[in-house]
Amino acid sequence: MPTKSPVRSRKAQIEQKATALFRTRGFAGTSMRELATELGMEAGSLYSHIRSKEELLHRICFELAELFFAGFSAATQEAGRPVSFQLRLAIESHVRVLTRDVAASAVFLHEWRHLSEPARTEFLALREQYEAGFRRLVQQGTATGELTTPDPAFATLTLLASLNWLPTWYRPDGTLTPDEIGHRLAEQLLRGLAAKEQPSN
Amino acid sequence: MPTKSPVRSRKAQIEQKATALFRTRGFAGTSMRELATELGMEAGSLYSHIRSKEELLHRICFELAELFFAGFSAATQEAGRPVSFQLRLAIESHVRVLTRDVAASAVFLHEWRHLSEPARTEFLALREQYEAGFRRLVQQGTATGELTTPDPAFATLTLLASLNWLPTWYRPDGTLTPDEIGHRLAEQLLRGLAAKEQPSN
DNA sequence: AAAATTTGCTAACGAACGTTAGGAAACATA
DNA sequence: TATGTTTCCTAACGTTCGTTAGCAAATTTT
Repeated sequence: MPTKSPVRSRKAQIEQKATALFRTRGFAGTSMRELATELGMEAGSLYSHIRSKEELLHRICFELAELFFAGFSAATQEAGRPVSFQLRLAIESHVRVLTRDVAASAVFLHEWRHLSEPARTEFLALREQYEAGFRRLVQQGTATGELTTPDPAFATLTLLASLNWLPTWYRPDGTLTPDEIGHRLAEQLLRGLAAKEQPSN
Repeated sequence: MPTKSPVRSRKAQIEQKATALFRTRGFAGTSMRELATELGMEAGSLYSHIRSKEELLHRICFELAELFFAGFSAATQEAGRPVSFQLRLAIESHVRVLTRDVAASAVFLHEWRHLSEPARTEFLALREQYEAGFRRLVQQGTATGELTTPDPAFATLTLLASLNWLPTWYRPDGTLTPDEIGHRLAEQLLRGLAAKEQPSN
C-alpha cells in the first residue's frame, strides 16, 4: 500500500488548506464552504474540528510569531559575537521561518488585520517588538563601527522590507534553497550597510 | 466661509474613501454599506455614481500602473545616461508614485487578486513587464561593469521588495519627504550593488 | 459485543452581501 | 416658472456568509 503523503489529522488538513486559501484569496475572501469543498466535506462539518474561522487565522499568526522570536533569540543570544554577524544570523533565521511554510508567512504578513481585538493589537505589539530587535542590532552595529548608515531605523525598514517581500516570489521548487536565499539576502543587505567602504557621493 | 478641503465630486469622494477602506480592511472585507456610511449616505445611492464595487478596485489598479510605467519611461528614455543613474531615477520615480497616494499604492500591491478575469491576468502581465524593465537595467549595469551582482534577477527582486514594502511604513506626515525617501532608498540599494568596492568574503 | 465518542451530512438560522428599481427631493437648465 | 436631470432614500432582491443543532454513521474505547 504505497502512501504518498503522510497521514494527517483532519484538523491539520483543515489548517493546511485554510492557510493555502487564506494566502491566495485572503481571509475575508475565503469562505468556509469553499474550504470544506477543497477538503471533500461539508462546511458544517468543519466545526467538529475547529471553533471558528478566526481561530484558524489566529493560530497561523501567533505560531509563526513564536518561530520568529525563537530564531531571533538563537541568533543573538550568544555573547561576544560581532553585531554584524548577529545581524546576519538574524536575517538568515528570518528567511528560514518565512520559507518554512510560505503560504503561512504570506498570511502572517498580510491577513492579521482580520483578527478581532484584543488579538489584533497584541499581534501588532509583538511585531513591533521583533522589529525593534533588528533596529537595536543595526544601531549597535553603527555604534561599534561595524555598520554604517545615517539612519538606523530607516535602514532597518529597508532590510526588513527586502525580507518580508519574499513570500511574493519564493517558490519551494525554485533553484535556490532557503539557506542559499538567506545567505544571498544577508550578503546583499549587509553589503549595503558595510562600514569598510565609503560610497561615492 | 472657510472651506478647508477642496470641493470634490461625489465620485471622487467615493473613490478616495473606498481606497482608504480597501487599504485598511481589504477589498473583500469592505462592504458597500460601510463605504456609504463613511460618506454619509446609503449604500444604494453609490450606484448613481459608480457601476460596481469592482470598478473602484479596477481604477485604482490600472491608473497606478499607468503612473508607474510613465515614471519608468521618463527615467530611462534618455539615451546615453549611465545605467546606474537610470536605475537611480527609476527607483526614485517608483517611490514618488508610491508616496503620491499611499493607500492606493497598498491596494495596488495587494488587492489585485480580487479583480475578475480577464483584468486580473492583464494586471499581472503589466506588473511583470514593469519588473522586467528593472531587471534589464540591473543586467545592463552588470554588463557595463557599473553594477555587480552574482544574480541580477535576485538582486532586482530584493530591490523591488525594499521599494514595495514602503506603504506599510510610510506616513505622509513623517519627517522624510518622498524625494528624501527615494534618495535614501536609491543610495542604500545602489550601494549594495556598487561595482567599485569588493565585498569581504 | 456494547458503549462511548467522534465525524460528517443536512437543514436551517440570523446576518450580511452587492445590487436594482421606484420615487421623492434637490439641483440645473431653458 | 416649467422642465429635465441628477442624487439620494428606501425597500427589496437573490445570494452568500459563519455557524448551530440534530441525527446517523463511523470509529474508538471498554
